[in-house]
Amino acid sequence: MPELPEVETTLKGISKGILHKKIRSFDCRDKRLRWPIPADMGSFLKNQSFENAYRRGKYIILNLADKKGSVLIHLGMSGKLRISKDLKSPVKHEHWDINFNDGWTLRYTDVRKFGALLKTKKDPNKHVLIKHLGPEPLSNKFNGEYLFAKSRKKTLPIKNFIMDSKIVVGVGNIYANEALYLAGIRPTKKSGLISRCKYEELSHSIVITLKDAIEAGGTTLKDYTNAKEAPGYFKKELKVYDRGGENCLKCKKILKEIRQSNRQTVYCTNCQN
DNA sequence: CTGGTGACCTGGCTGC
DNA sequence: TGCAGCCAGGTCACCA
Repeated sequence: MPELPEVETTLKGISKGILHKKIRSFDCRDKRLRWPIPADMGSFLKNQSFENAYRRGKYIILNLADKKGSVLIHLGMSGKLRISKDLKSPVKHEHWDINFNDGWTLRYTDVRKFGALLKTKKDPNKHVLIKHLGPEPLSNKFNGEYLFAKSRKKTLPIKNFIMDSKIVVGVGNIYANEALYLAGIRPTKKSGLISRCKYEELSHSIVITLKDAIEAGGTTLKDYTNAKEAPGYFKKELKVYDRGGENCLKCKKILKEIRQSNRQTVYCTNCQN
């Protein structure tokens, strides 16, 4: 489900409802996510409050006030967060709640359980899952020159390269397909053989694709919804993803669908070289 | 180090 | 209708 734009949209949706409020309790109904939810998460959170919330890659990081530690949330493939003051009693797949003193609840739902809820007392940016992440694509550390330098002598396909979170965070399968189409680069091309000039185009394409998707509230393919349970509207903007066998919007040729690393790749054999 | 594959988990859809 | 097989927005552990 969630790539950078969906995580960003989720974060915007929950921030106001969770910050600067005393945490009354934590309810865990199933701790078996990607990693087990720590057994002492309840005591870690109780009577604390979240001072600020931000996104790093596809992680949502919530810092407790008075440097009491941080919470890391990852949505995996099917995770959803929502915030409400009148939630119904939890049903299947609604694995945990953080309850605030004012009656609002942050609830996590995740059918496939690839997501995570972790805690740390250290600087969260030094957490083992965070510290090796590459630059944010919407920061000034990310540009064509950076991608060009990182890719020298690499043989892996460009699509795998830009989906590697050590290279750049937040680019998942949908936006990798879209950005490569926009840049006119064939997803199978070896990353080490792409010119500096083409990387300049690609970095712009990634930024534009992500920004447009954030503006549209993310992409809802099947069941992504934001913190208020509304879908994202970027699906109608998708040019190639999920369109294998249909016509290229530029040249009308049939879009080719292949698999790379067991993930769907769609591209135009005419427009992408 | 690098790149490729399997694993985790559940449900929806397709086709026999 | 039943059921096997495949697919899905991620990414880590492990292997050659």
